[in-house]
Amino acid sequence: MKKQKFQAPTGMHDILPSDQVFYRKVGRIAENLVDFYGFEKIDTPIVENAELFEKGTGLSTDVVQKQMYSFKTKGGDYLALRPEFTPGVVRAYIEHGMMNLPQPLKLWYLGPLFRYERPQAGRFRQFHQFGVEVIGEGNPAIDAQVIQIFYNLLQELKFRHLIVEVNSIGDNQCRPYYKKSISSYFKYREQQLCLDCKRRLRENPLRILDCKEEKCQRIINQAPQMVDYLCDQCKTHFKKLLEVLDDLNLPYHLNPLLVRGLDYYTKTVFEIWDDTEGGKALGAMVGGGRYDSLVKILGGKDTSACGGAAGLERIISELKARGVKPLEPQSRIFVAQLGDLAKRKTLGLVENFRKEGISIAESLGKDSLKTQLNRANKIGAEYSLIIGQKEALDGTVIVRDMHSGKQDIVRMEKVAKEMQRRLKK
RNA sequence: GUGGCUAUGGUGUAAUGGCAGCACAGCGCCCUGUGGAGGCGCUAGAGGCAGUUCAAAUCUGCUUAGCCACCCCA
Repeated sequence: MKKQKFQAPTGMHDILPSDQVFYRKVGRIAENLVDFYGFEKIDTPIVENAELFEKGTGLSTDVVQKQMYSFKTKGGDYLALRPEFTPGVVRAYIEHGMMNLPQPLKLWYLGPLFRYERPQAGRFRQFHQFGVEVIGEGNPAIDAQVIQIFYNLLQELKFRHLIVEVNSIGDNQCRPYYKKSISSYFKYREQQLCLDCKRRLRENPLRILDCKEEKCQRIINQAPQMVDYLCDQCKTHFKKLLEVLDDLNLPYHLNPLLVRGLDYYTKTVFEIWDDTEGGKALGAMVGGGRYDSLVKILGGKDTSACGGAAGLERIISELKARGVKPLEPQSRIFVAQLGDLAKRKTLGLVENFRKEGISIAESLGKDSLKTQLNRANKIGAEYSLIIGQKEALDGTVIVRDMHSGKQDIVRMEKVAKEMQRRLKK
């Protein structure tokens, strides 16, 4: 009888210590940015009422129809693992009466999401997003700031081939006209479309626009464009957004074919991706847009809002492809001990260092000095403190410079201060 | 949901039906209180289930998982 081997579920991964450094690096930069721009953090449950996404994200979207982990609880509640953040954040906004706080409300989040789909490059069943939502403000300057935040994030991560694509997909006033127009345009040419697009024509004609098939491309290029159908309000909004982006010197590309897969987007939509071989295959690292009707759809007042989210796994996979290796936080000092008395003294010494704010590594389980110094060497410590039987009795410590091999004897109570002095040099 | 490729110690790999080998990592020793080199040793492996065969890591089937692509998306 062979022992059963457990493994992580399909498309879900352990994030091992060697990968944590990447998540922490991205997370740290993201956190500094949102702090600067005055965003406040929100955490929402990983599980929500499934109807929240059916109504919010949209019943017709693939994310809800095909990719949502939904289930009934013992009590009969119909719940779902969140496939995206926005509906949960908006739910919290409404539930806690945040419309009574000074508007707009600027919120950010970072956490896991779940989508049931076949895993491949940059796509997992459990993945992580960092995102922001600005609720209660319709000014296009907000859209620009949201884009700017993600652009800055990727800039600080040293991405140098970023493509920011923006488009406007109109609102409930003007989009229906455009939809109608484009439907009849494609219907007239249905025979020339690929199989998928024939299906899209019935389900969501807008999605034909980002088909990659060459024969479809030719037809798409001649298709009517949303820009020409925008109502005055949407047109003005879009124009102002582009003006602000120009003022910010934020390089962007107009992509009239950019449409997104979630139902609630209105007006502005954007994506950011890395213009490299692997970056294209991976898809967008960041996506987002304006969703002026979502708050109302979910039972709140008519409220404008705008947001975006970055996929951590995609960003990290790009960082790795470029050979970036964040430095792991490491101790510059190692303490080695010999014998029981020394071991006891060592524990106290470690505490002294903690109070001085100096990180210190030890290897209390090991006995041979050789092994311990070996370890000190492996972790790249600059100094080793050695406490043996003799030193423990004398109340002293041997300070060994790991580069020169030079050793000094220092009083135990003074060693923390002494090391602080040496590390500053 | 559909298709292609893949599966050997912890990691990376070798062996074209005939003794599963190497490197790295880990642990120990050479060296009882002084690291980086070296030597020696130890630990640890065929995703799973069937089949073909005297003999299977190797061939076949199924299954599972991973990767990649489609769909869709971060």
